[in-house]
Amino acid sequence: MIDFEKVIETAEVKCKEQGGRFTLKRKRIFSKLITAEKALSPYELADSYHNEFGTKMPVMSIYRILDFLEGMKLVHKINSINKYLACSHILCSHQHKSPQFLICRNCQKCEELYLKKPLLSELQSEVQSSGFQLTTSYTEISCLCNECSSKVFLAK
Amino acid sequence: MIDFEKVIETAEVKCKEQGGRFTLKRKRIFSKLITAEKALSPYELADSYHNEFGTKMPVMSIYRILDFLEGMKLVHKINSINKYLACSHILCSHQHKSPQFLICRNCQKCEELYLKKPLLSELQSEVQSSGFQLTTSYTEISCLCNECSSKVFLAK
DNA sequence: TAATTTAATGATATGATATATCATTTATTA
DNA sequence: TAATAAATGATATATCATATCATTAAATTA
Repeated sequence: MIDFEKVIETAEVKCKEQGGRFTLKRKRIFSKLITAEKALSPYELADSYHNEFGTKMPVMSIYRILDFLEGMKLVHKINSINKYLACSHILCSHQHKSPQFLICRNCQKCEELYLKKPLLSELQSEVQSSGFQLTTSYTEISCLCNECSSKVFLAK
Repeated sequence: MIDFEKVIETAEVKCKEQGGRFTLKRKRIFSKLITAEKALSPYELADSYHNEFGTKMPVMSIYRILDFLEGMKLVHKINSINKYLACSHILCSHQHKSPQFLICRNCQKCEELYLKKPLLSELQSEVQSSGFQLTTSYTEISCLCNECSSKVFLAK
């Protein structure tokens, strides 16, 4: 259970610190991402916005707002599905260098996690021996959540 | 250095075994993917095809051919960039359950690798404790190749 | 406070990507 | 060779994303 009010408050402070405005529309989009248990696309957010507030929000604006929120380190873009997820560590104080994401390929529920140091180091050395650098990167792991897995979902 | 002839030959056998035809067009697309050092999009393949053979190939056909090749386990789709990569283990005999991919987010060079059993198991248990299943999944790791990394590339 | 400047959002156009459907061609097999 | 199935072509359309300019709202400062 997250402290919704606290998260919003913290988000506003974070924006101000970085010289960004936490406008009503940005707050609304961000709130949707917080309460959603999964990642949402700009178009899904536009529909949701229209349903909840009656007024239509141009998808272009959503894209911009998401870019802004990403810049403020409040949301993550999940590249493998082109959707956006609220950062689940907003209330934490520690730095987030290389987040990992678990994405259910059936229902697209997402989880942000941080691998323990030794495991991550091992992974890094493995990657480096293939001629790549894991630094500053982030990892997306496509898998199945337990719920979908128990439904004996037949992945394509 | 890969044995091009041998790969093509093996691919043809693999298709026949699974009741698929390794037509000229499929062979050409597959060859392009083998010789390319990186993942290619259907549209990139269409352009390349046109350049090399003079005749235009409808993108729809490319999509179908890629689907076919994917079904024959000859190519992988890299979801995070919506491109296709020739399987680098065609000449191997072992089964490929959970491949991992390294994708340079600058030049999109790809590498297919297989994590050592202990590392993979550790990763799996970590994933499971977050309520997800890693089985039958595959992992895409967005990072930088050494070349791009050395150019002090400033990722967006 | 009014004028100026900057940031945020709206509106429109366009490009890139992907899928669905039906027609045509090619290959297989009876 | 005729019938059947598979592969490919052609067209339309849906989805996703970016670029550009206009408009509105907020912040700054004279």
